[in-house]
Amino acid sequence: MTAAAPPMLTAVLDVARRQLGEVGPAALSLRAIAREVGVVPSALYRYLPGREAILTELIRSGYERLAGAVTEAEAAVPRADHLTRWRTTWRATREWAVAHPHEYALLYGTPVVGYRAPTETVGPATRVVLTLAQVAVDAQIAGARAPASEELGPEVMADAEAVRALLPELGLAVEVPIDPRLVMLVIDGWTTLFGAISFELFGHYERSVTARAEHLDLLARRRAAALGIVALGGATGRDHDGEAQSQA
Amino acid sequence: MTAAAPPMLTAVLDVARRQLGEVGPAALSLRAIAREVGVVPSALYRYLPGREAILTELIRSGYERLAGAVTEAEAAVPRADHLTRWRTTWRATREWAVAHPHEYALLYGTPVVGYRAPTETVGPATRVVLTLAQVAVDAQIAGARAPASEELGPEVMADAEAVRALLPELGLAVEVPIDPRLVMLVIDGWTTLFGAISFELFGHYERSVTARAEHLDLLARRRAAALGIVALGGATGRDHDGEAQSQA
DNA sequence: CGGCGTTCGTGAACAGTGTTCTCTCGATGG
DNA sequence: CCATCGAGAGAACACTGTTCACGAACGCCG
Repeated sequence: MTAAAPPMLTAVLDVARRQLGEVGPAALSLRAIAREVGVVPSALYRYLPGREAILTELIRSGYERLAGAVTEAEAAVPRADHLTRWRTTWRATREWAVAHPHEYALLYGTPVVGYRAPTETVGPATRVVLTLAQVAVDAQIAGARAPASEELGPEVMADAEAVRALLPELGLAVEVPIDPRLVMLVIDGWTTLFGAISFELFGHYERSVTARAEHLDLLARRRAAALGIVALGGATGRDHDGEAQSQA
Repeated sequence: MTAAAPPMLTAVLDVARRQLGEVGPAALSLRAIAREVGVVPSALYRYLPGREAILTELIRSGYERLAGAVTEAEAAVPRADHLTRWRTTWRATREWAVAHPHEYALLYGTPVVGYRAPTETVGPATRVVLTLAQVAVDAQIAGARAPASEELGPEVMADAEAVRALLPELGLAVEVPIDPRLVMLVIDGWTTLFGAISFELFGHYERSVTARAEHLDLLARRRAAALGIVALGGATGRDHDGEAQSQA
């Protein structure tokens, strides 16, 4: 967003991200960053208001790096293969997290900057769930329907309506009315995805789930089934009505 | 586990837990604790090997406090009402987390002690998921069956078998052979529960889910449905889907 | 060319942290 | 009554983030 990033600032942030990957968010030291850049600590205050600003910037760019890796993987899947797009999104998210555990922890672990996400990080933060939503909407356009009928409570329904109204301005391609249940099922999947990755990286699966990739794919297929997202070509999934959707 | 806890040690830990609730895990200061106890910092090293030991002990007791609140709430529900037991476990877990956000963050946020759970904390950490498992097993004994048939991959199947073999020694009352799918569905629910709470407390629901309690109950009912846990007496609750399961 | 002003980086300082070490009390046991 | 030993004090070390005064180098403009 800055007109032209000063080379010093980019050098600082590059070093900061490297050190973040080694020591983790809590141990990230402004003085250590300054040392590696080859400058005295106070010099950094020409470019940054403080340590928190470094973390905030790492959070913002972290969301974008994650979203970049995920959308790149998802974009490589044929558009009509909604189940593979869905599962690929899950798999790519986990693979990025496993490859960058400290960066993931900075994004989805305990908040470090004032226990409130800075406003400049909310935009990039939504891109993964938007990818999930796009797949779900595309599948719905292609004829997918959530198999189970469930009723949403009034407050949850209001949330779903509010989110639905927000979707177009977030860049979601919508050509069909969106069921509020669809919104809540996508949020369900989003929650499950990051819940499972956090459990894996934070050690809670240590004595139970060891086949992490396969397990996450199991969860992905379950949430896909709830959305009515079935395998391409019809009857591979467990779905009852064998109506295969048309595709380009 | 200590024979008799020295009064000084308990005083330190009490103060530490209080300060944890105010400033959070990252800002928990050994010197501040010593100040409030009325002693010089180095005096604490008579009783503790260092700051990490305080955090480890707070983690251990935190798991027990959470499990205590949850099992107390769950124990107040009639044994045969499996759905209410299940939903109550979810609700009580969230309510404890919301009431003690910093303590929750210490347990389920970014690991602070060496990125590996100390072995003395794994016991208490399993009690919530064991409660969920007990409800699921009781429901299965009463006739509940998971509606959807899904195939588990070989590695996930091996995990499920290993966990199943571990259950009896963890104190789970099992009188019936346990389906490996049941194991993985309980882990699914466990993951969803803490994923949703972490998302709420860590700010990721900020612009989407505002009806937190109702939303968590929606997730609880979805995971219960996957386990075949239905409302007592059939058609009670908002579930009007016909075919009630038989129950003792 | 000469001075000016702005920018950038330095270095010292302050308050705070976790941890280690030495020392001195004071109570307790023989 | 004296010796022992543990509890706590206090100083010190190596860090941390942050602030501030200073000085040197640079481009700009008359």
